[in-house]
Amino acid sequence: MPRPSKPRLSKDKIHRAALELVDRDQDFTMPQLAARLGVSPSSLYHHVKGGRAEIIDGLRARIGGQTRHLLHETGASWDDRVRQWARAYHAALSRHPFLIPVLVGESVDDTPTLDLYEDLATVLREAGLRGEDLVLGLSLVDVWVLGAAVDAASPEPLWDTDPEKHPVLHDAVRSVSTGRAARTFELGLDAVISELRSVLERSGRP
Amino acid sequence: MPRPSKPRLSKDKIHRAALELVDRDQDFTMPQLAARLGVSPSSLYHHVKGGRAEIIDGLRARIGGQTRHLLHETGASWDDRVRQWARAYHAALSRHPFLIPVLVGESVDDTPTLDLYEDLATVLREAGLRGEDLVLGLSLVDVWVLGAAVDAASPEPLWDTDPEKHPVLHDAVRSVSTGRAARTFELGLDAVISELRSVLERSGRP
DNA sequence: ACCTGAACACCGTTCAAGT
DNA sequence: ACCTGAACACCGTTCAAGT
Repeated sequence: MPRPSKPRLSKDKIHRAALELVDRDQDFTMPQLAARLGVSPSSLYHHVKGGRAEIIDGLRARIGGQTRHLLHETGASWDDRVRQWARAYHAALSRHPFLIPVLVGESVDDTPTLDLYEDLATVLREAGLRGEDLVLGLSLVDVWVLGAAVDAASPEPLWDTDPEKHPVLHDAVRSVSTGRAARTFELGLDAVISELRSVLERSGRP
Repeated sequence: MPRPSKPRLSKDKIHRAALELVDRDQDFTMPQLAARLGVSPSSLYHHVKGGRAEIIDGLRARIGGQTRHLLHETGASWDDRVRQWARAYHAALSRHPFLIPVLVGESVDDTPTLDLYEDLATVLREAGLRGEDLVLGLSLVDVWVLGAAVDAASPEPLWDTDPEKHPVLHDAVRSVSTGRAARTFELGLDAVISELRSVLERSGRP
């Protein structure tokens, strides 16, 4: 087949198809992606020269962009703004839970996600955190949101227990309710906010 | 080459070689593993019939076993015991930081790791947590330890910032010191313990 | 510019054949 | 029982060839 008069592919189409595959299969491969787009695998490289790695970067950027779209900064208190930030990011990640394992372990360098972290850094700075405390605050919120997202993407039950060998754990697993991951996220978010508050107090601000 | 008089391979050798590869390359493949053991890829399947997935399971079990080996339960208070548990698991995971992305997203069913979580469940139960609160407590500690381990495995700097576009974030990144991940872990651990304490108080125990 | 098919160097896994 | 080589169905990526 020759070159079509209108391009069949675009970055946006590629990203959307990749997300659909991740949502369905927990992962995507280049041939699968090409098949879904009715195109040959090599065609993909005309639109995304960095290949698979660049596509993953694009997906991360999409999540970052969606998160910022959810963020309507009101004049609320710093802790409410941190809560909003964490919930928005968590919500955006939760729409594609299987994406998190794919994203994990790579350094962030796309503009939307960096913009997102700039937002958080600004809130924490306005709250009064500086220097190393600011970095620790960022890390604290970041680790919690990403950790909770990985947790949300994990299969339930988390633990495959035998009542004989692990009675206490087994009993706990039995009383798991729907929304466990969501409630864990909220509980930990409370914990993180409290800790930020005590860091602020320690550094001498109310 | 025929069958040797003494087996060249064993589960233990395979696991150790796989860990070495993960430590060096952040991952392992069956051919790489075979080459390192001086053997053909197909040989591996005589010792580990579940293939790559079973090897990964074995690595998780090793970490679980090592963690329990670090745990010498003293008659300390529940919060000290939770701290010990989290630090031991964190330490075991930190010895092989690149292993975490490999482990993530699979349900736990090996005995050593289940034993480990049974330990934690027992401590939390003795502290007074029951039913759903116990599950939330387990999740809280679990998410934090694994999230912090992923964080520790991430490349520094976490964010590739341009001072023009992301001034606050850039400034924060500049003041990152060595041990950032370790200090984040400790700070979050404090937060988790405090939150567990307030859950206990809410449910009516001192 | 955009798509194709062929090619390359990889994967994980199976299996008959050897001892 | 334990190791081998060949084979299968996959990967991601490159590249000359087409329009």
